Amino acid sequence: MSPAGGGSGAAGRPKRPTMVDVAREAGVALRTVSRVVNDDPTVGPEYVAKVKAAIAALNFRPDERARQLRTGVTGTIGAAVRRIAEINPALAAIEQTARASGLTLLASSTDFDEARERDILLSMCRQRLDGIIVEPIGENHGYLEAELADGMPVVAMDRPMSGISVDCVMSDNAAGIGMAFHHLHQHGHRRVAYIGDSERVYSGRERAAAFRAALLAHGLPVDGLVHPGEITAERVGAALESVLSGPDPATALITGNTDTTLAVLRRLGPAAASRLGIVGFDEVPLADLLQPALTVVAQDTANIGRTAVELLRARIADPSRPAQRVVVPVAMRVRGSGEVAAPAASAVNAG
Amino acid sequence: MSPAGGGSGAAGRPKRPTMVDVAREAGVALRTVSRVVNDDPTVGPEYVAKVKAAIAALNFRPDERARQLRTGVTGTIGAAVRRIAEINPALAAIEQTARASGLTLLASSTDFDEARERDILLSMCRQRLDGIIVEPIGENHGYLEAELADGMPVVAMDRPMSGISVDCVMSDNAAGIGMAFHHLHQHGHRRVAYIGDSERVYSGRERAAAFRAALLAHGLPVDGLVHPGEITAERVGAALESVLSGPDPATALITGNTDTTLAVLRRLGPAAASRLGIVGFDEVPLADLLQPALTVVAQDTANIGRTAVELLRARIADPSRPAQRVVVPVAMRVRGSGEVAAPAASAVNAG
DNA sequence: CACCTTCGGGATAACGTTATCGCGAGGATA
DNA sequence: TATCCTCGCGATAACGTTATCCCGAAGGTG
Repeated sequence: MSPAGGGSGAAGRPKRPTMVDVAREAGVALRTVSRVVNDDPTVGPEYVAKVKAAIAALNFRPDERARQLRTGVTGTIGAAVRRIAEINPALAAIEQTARASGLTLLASSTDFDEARERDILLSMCRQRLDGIIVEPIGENHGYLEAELADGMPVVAMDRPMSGISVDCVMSDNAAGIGMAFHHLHQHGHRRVAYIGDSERVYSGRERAAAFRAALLAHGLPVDGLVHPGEITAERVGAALESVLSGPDPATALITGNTDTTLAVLRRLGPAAASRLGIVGFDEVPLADLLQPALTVVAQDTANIGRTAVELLRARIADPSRPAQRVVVPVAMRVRGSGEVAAPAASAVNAG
Repeated sequence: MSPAGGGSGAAGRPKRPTMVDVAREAGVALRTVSRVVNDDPTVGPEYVAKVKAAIAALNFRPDERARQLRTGVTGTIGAAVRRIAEINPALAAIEQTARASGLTLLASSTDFDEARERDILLSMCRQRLDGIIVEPIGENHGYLEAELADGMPVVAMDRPMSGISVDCVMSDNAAGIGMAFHHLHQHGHRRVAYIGDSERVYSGRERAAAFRAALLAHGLPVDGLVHPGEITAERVGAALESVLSGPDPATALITGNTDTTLAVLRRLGPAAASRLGIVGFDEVPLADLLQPALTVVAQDTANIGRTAVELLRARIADPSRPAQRVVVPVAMRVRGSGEVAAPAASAVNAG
């Protein structure tokens, strides 16, 4: 049995030097080492030199965990998003803004799974992160109540959280759907259909509702044109079938999110797609390379991510401030697919 | 001055209960609380009940940081990749594999920036993560030597690290380029050009070299067909110009990575692109929706990510094992763009 | 009945930092 | 020259856990 960390054998980590070792090596007090490490200006130059020499000699690097335990802050914020490792400009903006603020980012994928979301959020709380940004998935976040009461800062992104009151930043879904509809209407379309996410999801609910409102506002019938639901090839295919067949088929589509847009494009194929007016809600990768290039309502994702971090920082600074909701405007990106004119018959029909 | 954490005022965090508080509440010793929290079976049922009641009453949740400091392990591995928040199946696989192993993942973007990479890696070392996976960017990682000596496990992904000896998992670049070339050659192409990443980058070097080797192996001239360099619209455009003009223009292209592929497609436009044989190295999002759909040499990114975690876990378990290099096979994904036949003249020319 | 083992629980010392004191030396002031 | 600061450093107590002892009460055995 070697006393401590002999290099040989199995799991013998070499045992790193600590501030105590540095202090002994430098012949100063432990506290002085700490001061030097933290650039405390009240240390005499000769002491600084001695300590720095000892640090270099022993190859000492401070243990961030101990510092965090002692000071109470981790300098780290968590982000629980649906998927890291997929295009997510909001997450990119979060990372960048966090870095600019001197914060480390701990990002995890909830994978659209409510149980995973819960695990991740509670794990982040156990780690005493300085704050958490979450794209909520579940429909009940009451389990966070105790953490909120203990002062854990939480900000919701993309949709509000249910059961608890936290800051929230999200896109102007209603305005976006309205813009998309108006755009297609201007190009002569009177039969416009909506296919999107399930109304069990908050944003799906908002967007479907906004679409119905747009139809009503233009004095158009709603019959069979609104298709929220699961985003599977089958469901989307069935919705397309329903919408494009019959005596008065739709001449244009609004797709409620990226996955729906892609499912629709894959199902239609290039030829059919090019004959319809199509506006997607949310950006699609390579939208410019498709034929026709895809017109979308783009969310200001960078703004959303940045705002999320700022809301979080504000709450960290003042945990008692009232919860706030920020709505971020959206913008049309006109690329071609939304400007396909309605067939004359249909346009005349309702003109 | 409130004594400690009064709820009113500015930064007054409510002060969470600790194990000591739970012990007092339950009327047991601190150690017993710890045992209950860690499901130690040697605790009598009535004590378990008392402690659990106290935990519930005080709403106690253990501080993971303190546990980490005491036990020495963080249960967290770091991943320094080029971009989180962009499509990265390897990172997705890392996250999934890590989770399956009970490890938390801390992912950060190096953003192709050597200085940032260094900051991130050293920060991860300061946090005493259990291990680090890195897609190396810089050309000199000597600054990690001390950490490696102190037993910090590191695994390189996609390319080896320079200056230090660590485990590495990467794609079979040479075979992939060979396959791409062979594929185009089979479809009659004798003038095949390569446009790819700079040879300052390891993978760029390997792929350009493999392409030259393929030309030589087929007895074809190399003159002006190999274009490694920065991936900018200008540079790629110039390379295309050079390759497609002149008396004997290329009839097919191999693009050395995703960004190059996209730059080439954007520059060519759909009409010109559809007349060339094109095989991309590495997958492209929505490759199936392009026209023609894009044929690529796909890396087995899921395998790479999984292997990276496994190598890391093996090294954590046995820090003294010799460094290992794993090469992962690649595969053609035939979709159309690579099967455009060479124009008759050119095919006959060299037949 | 004495003794040895086992079992369940409690004091207490770590883990590696930072924060709170206090103290001695030096210069400024009366 | 005595006194009062100020400055610079050191001893020591936290931070919230887990790990190492140790000890008292059972229970079994000679």
